[in-house]
Amino acid sequence: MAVTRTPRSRWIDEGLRALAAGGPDAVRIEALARALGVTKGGFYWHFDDRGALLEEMLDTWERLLVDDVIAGVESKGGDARARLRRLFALASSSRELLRIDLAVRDWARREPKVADRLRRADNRRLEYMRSLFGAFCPDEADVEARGMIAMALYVGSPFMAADHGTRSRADVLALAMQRLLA
Amino acid sequence: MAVTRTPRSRWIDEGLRALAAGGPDAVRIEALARALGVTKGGFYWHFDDRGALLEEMLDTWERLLVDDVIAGVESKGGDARARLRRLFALASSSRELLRIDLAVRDWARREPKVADRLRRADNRRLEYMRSLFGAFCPDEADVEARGMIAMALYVGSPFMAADHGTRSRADVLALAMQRLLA
DNA sequence: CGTTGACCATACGTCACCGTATGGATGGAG
DNA sequence: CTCCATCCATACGGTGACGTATGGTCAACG
Repeated sequence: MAVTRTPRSRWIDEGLRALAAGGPDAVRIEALARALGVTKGGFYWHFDDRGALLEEMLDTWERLLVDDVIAGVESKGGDARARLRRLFALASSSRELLRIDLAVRDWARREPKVADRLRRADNRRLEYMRSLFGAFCPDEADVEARGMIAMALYVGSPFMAADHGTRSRADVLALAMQRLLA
Repeated sequence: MAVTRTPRSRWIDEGLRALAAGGPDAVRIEALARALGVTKGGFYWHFDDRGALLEEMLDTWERLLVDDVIAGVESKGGDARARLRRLFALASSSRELLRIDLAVRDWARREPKVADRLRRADNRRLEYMRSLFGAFCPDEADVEARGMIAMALYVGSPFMAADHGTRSRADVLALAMQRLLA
């Protein structure tokens, strides 16, 4: 077995970086090759075509942004509120991961196949949040509203450009979070 | 004065349609020309280049999505809660306008000049919401949190793909809205 | 009825990208 | 030392987009 110089994973990582920075249209294999310091020669050895790379990028996205996050929250204990706080902290921890998630969301608005994947992923995330809010929220409709608000804050706030006077965005998010955990 | 067959405004409208459907990369003047049933010959009579069209599209976006919406809410009277309800209803009324707004938001994530415009627009919208929430919310921090949540719901929910069991997305949004007006 | 202003068609050169083909290079296994 | 799996460089043909150049067309105006 020869040494892998530029294995599949490096193409996928670089593809996710390009996706985060410029959306799916920015995932151009000749540009990725330049970024990796090679030519596209090797790309077509690993992947059938550009679409195959995009598919594997989505696999990686789901693993990083859903499986790993939930596992990370569950790994340490704590009650439901503590887990929710950790979920929010973890979900916003990596700027780069967040940008990937946002790019996938916008992508899903135009590509039905991506929308299907996002639906599966979001249903898993929301179901997890329901289980946490349900632990201290008796009213089922209230649980649903809180889950919706929590997710909308996570998804929506990076798409907002408003200022908040003396407060930082993080301050205001903390205020909103406080309302949700009351 | 000759009759205008395909005036500037038709290019701008078609450009906004393309933007809503596929993001700024989908605003290609040859494609717009095909959609309008002409060739790109006339485009370069109206506009210097593609960038000039994008600029004017952003002007139109701000007028439609900020000025017109606020004016529409203010035109009829009512107390602050009624206006907030009307603001939410109006902001979600047109599928097409909403899609344009979302596309601009994603665009702003990569283009600093677009981000500046979005910041101005979002500050105007949030300031307007502050004035409405402030009418029945004494605590200033609470006003800020509610404004943040309201805007995140508007911006974030179209980027979410989760299901809500027997409830529709509109049902859950109404539940969340109810919490905000309490 | 001729001119002019507003718009359109066509052809062109350039560029970036896709996917293919083909011939290396390189390092570990045997 | 040889072979083979793995990866890379290069060249190619094709496509679609940008912006330019140039010559129509057609209604309105005087």
